Parts: sequence; C-alpha cells; structure tokens
Amino acid sequence: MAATEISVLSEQFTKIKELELMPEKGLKEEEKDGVCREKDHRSPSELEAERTSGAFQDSVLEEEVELVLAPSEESEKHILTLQTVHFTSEAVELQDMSLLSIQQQEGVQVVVQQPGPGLLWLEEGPRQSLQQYAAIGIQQELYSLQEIEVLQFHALEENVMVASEDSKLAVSLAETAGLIKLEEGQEKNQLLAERTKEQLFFVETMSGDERSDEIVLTVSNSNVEEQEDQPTAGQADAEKARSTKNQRKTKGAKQTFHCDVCMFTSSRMSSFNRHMKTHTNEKPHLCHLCLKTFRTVTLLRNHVNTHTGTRPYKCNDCNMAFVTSGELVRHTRYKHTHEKPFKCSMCKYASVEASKLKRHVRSHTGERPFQCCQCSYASRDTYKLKRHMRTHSGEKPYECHICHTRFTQSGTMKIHILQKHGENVPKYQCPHCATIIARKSDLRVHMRNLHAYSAAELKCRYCPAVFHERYALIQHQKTHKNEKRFKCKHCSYACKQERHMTAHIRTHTGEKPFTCLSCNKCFRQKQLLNAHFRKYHDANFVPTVYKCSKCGKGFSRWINLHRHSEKCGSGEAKSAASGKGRRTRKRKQTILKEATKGQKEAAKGWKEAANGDGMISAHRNLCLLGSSDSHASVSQGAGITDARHHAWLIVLLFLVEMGFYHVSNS
DNA sequence: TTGCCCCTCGCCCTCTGCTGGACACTA
DNA sequence: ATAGTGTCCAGCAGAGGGCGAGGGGCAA
Repeated sequence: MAATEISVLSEQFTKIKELELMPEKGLKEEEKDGVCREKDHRSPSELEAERTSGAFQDSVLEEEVELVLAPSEESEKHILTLQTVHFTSEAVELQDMSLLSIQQQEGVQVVVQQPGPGLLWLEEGPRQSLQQYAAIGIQQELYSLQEIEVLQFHALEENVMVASEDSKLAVSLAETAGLIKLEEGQEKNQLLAERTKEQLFFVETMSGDERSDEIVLTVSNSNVEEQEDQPTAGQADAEKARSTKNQRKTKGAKQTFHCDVCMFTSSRMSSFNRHMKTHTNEKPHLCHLCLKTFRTVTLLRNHVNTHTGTRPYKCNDCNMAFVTSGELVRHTRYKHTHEKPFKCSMCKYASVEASKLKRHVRSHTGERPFQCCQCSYASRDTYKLKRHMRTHSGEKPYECHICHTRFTQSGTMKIHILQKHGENVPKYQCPHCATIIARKSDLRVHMRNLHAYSAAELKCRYCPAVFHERYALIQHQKTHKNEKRFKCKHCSYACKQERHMTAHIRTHTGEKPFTCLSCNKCFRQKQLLNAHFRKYHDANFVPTVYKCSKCGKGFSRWINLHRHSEKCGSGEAKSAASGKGRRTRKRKQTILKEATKGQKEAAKGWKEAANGDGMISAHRNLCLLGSSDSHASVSQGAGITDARHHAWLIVLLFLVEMGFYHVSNS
C-alpha cells in the first residue's frame, strides 16, 4: 500500500486526485432559484443501477433494514456495507435525513453514534482486529482507508444516489482517502461530498483528541442555501457540511461558487465551470500523434509541442528552451539570476519555488508526512519514501554497465563506477598524516578515529608518555618498536625482550634456577639444562657431526661447518644438511626464521618485486649466475646485508633442496 | 471563451554524509 | 590464534536543484 501524505495543506488534493476520484459526469451548470447545481450526470449503467435498486429503495424506508451490498468475497479488501439506522433527531428540518451505518463484511458494527442533527458519526466499534480498527480510525492514519474498497455505496433515502457495483459512480474509499488530510488546527475537513439529485452525502473528518478522530457522514435533503443565512450554533456542523456544495449568493454584492466535490470556490462562473471540468473525464481535444486527449486546447498544444520539440520560449543565456514562459522564468531564476524569493524564516535558506521552501521547512519542524507501510520509516517527501521502498522490494534499478553490479541508488552506482572502473580516481589526503583514502567519508572516519582530540589521556604502553590524539600515540609507540628498551642496571647490556634481560641479570646475580635432576648441576637457562641433559643423561642421544667433505674436519654445529666451508670452498653445508634429520632441518628453519624476521619489512617489497613464487628462485638464480648488479639490487631490495647474505643464500638452497621451494627456470 | 501567466504538485536527479560488513594488517 | 584497528565498499537516508505538467486567476 502506498503511503499518502496526511498532513498537508488542503489544496494539495484538489487537483489531479479529483480527476481520479470522480466518476464521469457531464456537469452542466443549472441555475434555479439562485442555486448553481449540476444536472444528473449519471451514466446509463448508473441509471440502470438505480432502477434495479428500486425495490431496495422501497424497503429502506423501513427502519433498521440492513443493506447487504454485494460484497465481493473473493476480494481481499475489506468491503464496507451500509445499513439503515433509524434517525432520532429532534431537529425538524432534518427528520428526513437518513443515517448510515457502516459495517464491515464480517458483521462487526463500526458505526454507532448519531451525535447531532444532520451528522452521522462513525466511531470505532469493537476492535476485532487491528485491520478493522485501522480501516476506520483516522488516528490510525487516514490512508489506511485505502485498504478499503467500497464496491457499492448505497444511500438509503429515495432520492439518494445509488451506485451499483459496476457503475462508474461506485465510490472507492481508497480513492476517497486520497482527499483526506488533516490540517493542524482545522477542526473539520471535508473528505468527500457526493451530491445527488436532492441530497448531499458528505464524509468529513473530525479532529478530536489524538486518538479519537472520526469520520462524519452527512446526508441532507437540502442542497440549496443562501449564504447570508448564518447557521445557528446548533446547526453549525450541518451548515458546514452544506457549505461545500454548489452554492452562490443570490443576495449581496458578490456571488460565490462552491464546488460540491472539492473545496474549490470561485467568484467567477467561468472559473467555476472550468474547474468543474476537472471533475469529469471530458477531454475533447485529441493529440493526433499519440491519441492522448486533453481537456483544453492549451493543454493539447503544450502536449503537441513535446512531440514536435517546439519550445517557443528560449533562454537568452543558455541553449535551453521551454514550452511555457513560466518555465523559462523559473529556469532563469535557477540558472542565471539565482533569484530566490521564498526565504526560510528559521535559517538562511531561500528557494526559487514555494514548494521547495515548504519541503525545506520540514527539516526544521521534523514533520514526516510520508509513512512507510512496511516499517516505521517516514520521510519528508514522496521521493525519499519511494526510494526507501526499494529496501523492502529489493529493487535495484541501477546497473553498472561494466561489471553489471546492481544498485539501489544511482549515486551509489556512480561512486562504484568511479572507484572501481574509473581512471584518475580522486584520493583524499589526510591533512594530519600521510594517509591517503579513496573516499571522503572514510577520510572523515579516519580523522575522527585518529586525529580527533581525546579528553581522556592516552598512555603509551611502553613509557609514561601521554597523548590526546590517537595517531600521535600510535606514532610514538612505533618508536619503541626496535628499541632495546630493557637496559641492565649493572652493565651496558640492553635488549628488546624482558625474558632476555631476566636471563642476563642472572649473569650478575649468579642465580641458576634450572637444576639437572640427574646430577644436580645448575644452569641459568632452561635451554642449557636441556642440552646438558641430552648430552650427558640421554642414552639415545647421538651427537650430530657435520663433516667437511673436502678436508674431513668434523663440526658439532652446522653453522660452524658452514663457516668452514666458506674458507674451504667445499659447499659442505648443502651435503651435510641433506643427510641430517629433523633437528638439523629445524635448526636451519630457525635460522631462516631469524633471517626472515630481521628482513621482514624489506623482504616485503622484494616479494612484490620478485612476483610471488619466483622470489626465492630469483634471488637464488642471481646468486648462482653471478649477476652482480641485479643480485645486489635484489639483495638490497630484500634488505639482505652482506653479513647475512651468504647464510641467507645457503638456507635458501637448502630449502630448495628440501622441496620447500622450486627453482624457476625463468 | 480563450490564452497567458503564475502557482503548485510531482518526479527525478545529484550531492552529501553516516553506517555497518568485509577484509587485511598488526600487536 | 586471536582481538583490535583501519580502510574499502555498498547501502541508505537527508537535503536540495531542476523541470514537466496541470490548475486557477485574470484579461483580452
């Protein structure tokens, strides 16, 4: 169900909606006894409906005769049926008025009261369900009436118009609701005034307290009145109801014409006549190009101009041209003179059009007249509601022409195309640091998170320093990163990790907390104890011997063999390593790990340069091929220092041998 | 009666800003 | 391994600009 504006000025629903609302009628002014009235414009089908209801009309003179108005059981909509209710007014002039009660199809009485002469008050009856209540209660949002469709709308007096189901005069409250509005401070608003030959049928809203707005139905035989006859207080409501039908002053200086189907009034008969045509479907002027019809020659001409491209009003300042002079004036104000006559009293906003100011004012008042029917969201204008409804429907009308991703909003798609597929994508440089961010909104988040002033003190986790900006804190803490923060108070030793300092301190204190359970020998470090135990107390322990194949010299440590091989030129590290078990392999991995750790940052860049899997082989090949320039370049890029270079190389060779990396032919 | 002009509604658009999920990086 | 953090990204709403088209006032 589409939401409808419910609290707008009355004029808003006096135009197009009425065309939709009103049945086809050939209105013609008839002046009798100083009264402007329309003739009976019922269609043949309507007249037929009236004929067929003759028996019914006879019967309705009886009291309490219920009308069952052919509700459509197939329809999911709520069908209102009308029912006669005996009128007990003491008002003599209203004795012949009928009261209508409205029942829902399920038989739930929703109309009970008759509070005053000439008026029928429809109040909420027993609430069988929210839906039933919502269908009647104004305070539940009038547009909920759109869920109700009145297929038949029978009035009960003899002269009251009868509309059959297939008649064009069938009144749909769904359409009626389009006219409904509540204006603040306005006590009553006419919702619908359906005029008949002799009677008028009105539906009005009555603003009570917040929870008791009501619909008022009025049926009156009187259709003519002299405006100078002021209604008495007791007749106020009835008079108000009557005042909306065709009328005209017959005495006094000025005559006023009132439209009986809307709030329109005019002192000019010509204007009134022209207005009344808006309530008909009479459109005698045919566009020969598209067969669309129009009420007036002017409308047709303007329409034909859209076909022919004729735009007689050309802008002197640009190439734009318009069908009407008013459009040109407005365009000129928007684009060239920037004249903005409509100024907001609460801010500096000014607009070219009054409707824009009206829309703007809602941003001050917070008014959100357009309620979503599926959630609690309400918007300030129709477009936002329409756009919001896509979140319920899942509709994504905008598609990226490149990757065909779909979007709910055109702006989102535009940003997507720019960021994903665009060239020279604009970037946003943080004014406080070197960060560059693709989106302005994300830069704002960055600024908020990192550069916003913090009233609370942000303490460095490594030192007593205190900051009020998160970015400054992070930058400061980075200075601690490679710092040997742990300094020995007994000597110049310093280290990065506390556990290292703990072990070092023991060299000063002589503490040896790790004791061998077999021989009670004590050690400062656990690793030393473990090595001791393996060497002297583990029967299965076989000491590793790294032999140089060239000179036969043995080494207890692989690294010593490696150092030896540099002098000897045997290349023993490779052969020695290949023959050893897990421990050796692990040791070499440790070396690699250490090396990697040390070179992590630089190696990162090297990785990228060497392109993934090929990085190891790239360095290896450069080493083996002796390409000194390239080699130096890659080594430098990888942060490989001279001192570490060959150990690094050997580890790599080992890993290649072990199958951890492959050698690229390229 | 008709045409012109102005007003208003309604629609669509853009720009803007916030939000939260996804993902990568880091401690 | 995990939690915290920053950036990317799409979703969505707020505000306002611009214009087509219909209706009413008024004068020719």
